[in-house]
Amino acid sequence: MAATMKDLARETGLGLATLSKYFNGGTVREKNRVLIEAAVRKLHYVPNEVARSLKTQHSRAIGVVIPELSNTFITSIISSMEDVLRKHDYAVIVCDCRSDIRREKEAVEFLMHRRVDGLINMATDTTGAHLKTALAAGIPVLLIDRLIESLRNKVSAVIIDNAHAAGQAVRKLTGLGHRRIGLVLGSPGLYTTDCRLNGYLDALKEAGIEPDDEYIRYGNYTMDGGYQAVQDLLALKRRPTALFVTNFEMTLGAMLALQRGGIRIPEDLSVIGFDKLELFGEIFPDLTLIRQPQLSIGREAANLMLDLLGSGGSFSHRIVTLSTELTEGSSVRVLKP
Amino acid sequence: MAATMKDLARETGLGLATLSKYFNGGTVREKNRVLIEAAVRKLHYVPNEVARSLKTQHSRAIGVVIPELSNTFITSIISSMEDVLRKHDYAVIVCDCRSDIRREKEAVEFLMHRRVDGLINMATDTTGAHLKTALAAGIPVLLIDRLIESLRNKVSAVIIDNAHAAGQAVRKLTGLGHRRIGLVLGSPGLYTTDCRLNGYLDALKEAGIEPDDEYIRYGNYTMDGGYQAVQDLLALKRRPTALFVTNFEMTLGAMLALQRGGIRIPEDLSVIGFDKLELFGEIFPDLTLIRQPQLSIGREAANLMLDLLGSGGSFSHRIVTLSTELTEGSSVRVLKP
DNA sequence: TTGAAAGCGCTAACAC
DNA sequence: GTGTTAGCGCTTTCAA
Repeated sequence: MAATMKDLARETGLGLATLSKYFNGGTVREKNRVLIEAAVRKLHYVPNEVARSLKTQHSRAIGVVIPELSNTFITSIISSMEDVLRKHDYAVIVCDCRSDIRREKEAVEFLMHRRVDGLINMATDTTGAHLKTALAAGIPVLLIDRLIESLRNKVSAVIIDNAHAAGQAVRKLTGLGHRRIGLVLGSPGLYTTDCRLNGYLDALKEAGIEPDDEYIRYGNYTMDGGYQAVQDLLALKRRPTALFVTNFEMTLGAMLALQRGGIRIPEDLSVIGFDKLELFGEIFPDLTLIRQPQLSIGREAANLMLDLLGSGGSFSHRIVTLSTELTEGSSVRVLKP
Repeated sequence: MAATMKDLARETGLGLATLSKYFNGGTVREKNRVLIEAAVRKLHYVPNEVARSLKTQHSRAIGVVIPELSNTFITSIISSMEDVLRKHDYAVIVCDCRSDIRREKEAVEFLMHRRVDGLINMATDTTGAHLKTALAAGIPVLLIDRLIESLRNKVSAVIIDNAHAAGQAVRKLTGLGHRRIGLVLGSPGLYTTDCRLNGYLDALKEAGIEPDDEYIRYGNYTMDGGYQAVQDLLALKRRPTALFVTNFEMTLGAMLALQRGGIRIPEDLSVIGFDKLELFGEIFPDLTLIRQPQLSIGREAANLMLDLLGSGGSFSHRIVTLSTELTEGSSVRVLKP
């Protein structure tokens, strides 16, 4: 059906090696170049990456396994990652495992069958058991957003300094005199949830504040969860005077709940949200935020992967920790007693 | 490095044909089955899909080209699509073209090099020029969400009845006596935008209402855009008495703007939103909505693709139109003069 | 049921 | 700079 290099060889009278060289950026006599290009057009030749992969033992495909696709934090990472990988001619095969450990393992197996050259994973299984085959095969494995401690020197990772991020926010609030600080976290047990909680607790301790479980809520990283968590916090007899919400979707939900409850910001409550300032531009123009460098996470991950891939199998793993930024807005203020 | 079938053959003393048959579900003598399975475990054999693809001329990969990844409508479609495709052992290669025509074409070329068996596209280029190579190669092409009229009998498609959807909403409102109905659309020129506008206009005409351009706004399908559009509508000297917003993100933005503006729903304004009821569950419990069957779109698309793939090249294209649903809430009411 | 052998489309020695 | 050739790891006739 489709034309092959053999067809080109027949058409041009050249040998396969010449053609191969041409397609791989080698030098070819000018008149042959013209000849080849004419033949390519005439026969609608399209190089066959599958054959190339078999021969070179590189699929030029990267497997990406994520817990879900309907989360803006994840999709913006994937998007920027895919962008740089595709520029380097790597295909990105995305597998959404719906935060299901079994599916996650299946996804890894599936990708290994396809001989992906590398694996990027935002892990659901905190034990890392699902990565065994990939590790055994010797391909570079790169974790994003969530570290798996037991795999520290076997994989690379691109993460943010979660404890520091939470600390930044909470210190900002304690610095303004707040002592009852509500915290809305993701799901219990997740790496980022735990780290952010620790950052919160540390910052409270620094300020000599006894943590109160009532003020620590889990919103599952969803808008609905954030809304609910804030509703609950508002229902407390001793409401918090400040609030820190730890992802974008929950911040949205929280803002809705606060608006709904007629809470004035920052008069009644100081608020620090999370991520995606650009979307808030018009809507909450002055929200104080902790921002993760989402695009950088994707780019870093992609570049790190390309690096590992380029090192010819002799890669040494790296953990890249990106720092977050506190964007000052006007949604926090000094606690008036 | 990795074990091959040859290694298995040596280990078991069997021929390649026997092994191949075993792996492809053929019948093998019981004692050979045991032998093979032992060898597989011993050598950590993993089938090589790349080699299989080269031989069978099927990559078992589907290319998916979308305008952006950070849109919940798109990701929920992809997610359900990927789910069924992977169950059938198809890999999904996602290419985000950022609503850029050039990138879209590049993505198609890229996927053709990888010899994807089929192409699923939420098109940015309304001319369909980017699909030429895929069409020429004879692989099934499936459009989702957006039709390209000039390609009607060359491709399949899974879309929703956009005009009907908008009509449903607007007729609901006119039926309650509303005559000044605000409409928040996506970006001008998009297939869905145009169709929904037509549905709106038709429904107005039916009700004998002269459309007024002031009430027709473009919110770019983003939360921010929806927020801005509603701000503008509220600023009109003759405000609309009802509002129809045509996607999820814009509905969110709209609700924020309305809440912010102190607009009571439905007392001051009747509102019909779009999509994702589940997320609104807690937050806007009673919003009247037009809902697209997002999961079905993904599933239908995947199944239709599998069908086309299974037909051995002799496929006939189909346009599947799914219908939307009007979910009654309490955000609309009879217009009190 | 099983084995031998050819070949999918490409790359990379190697020889010219 | 170019041509010849031998595989990459599988599937699939064809014979046994």
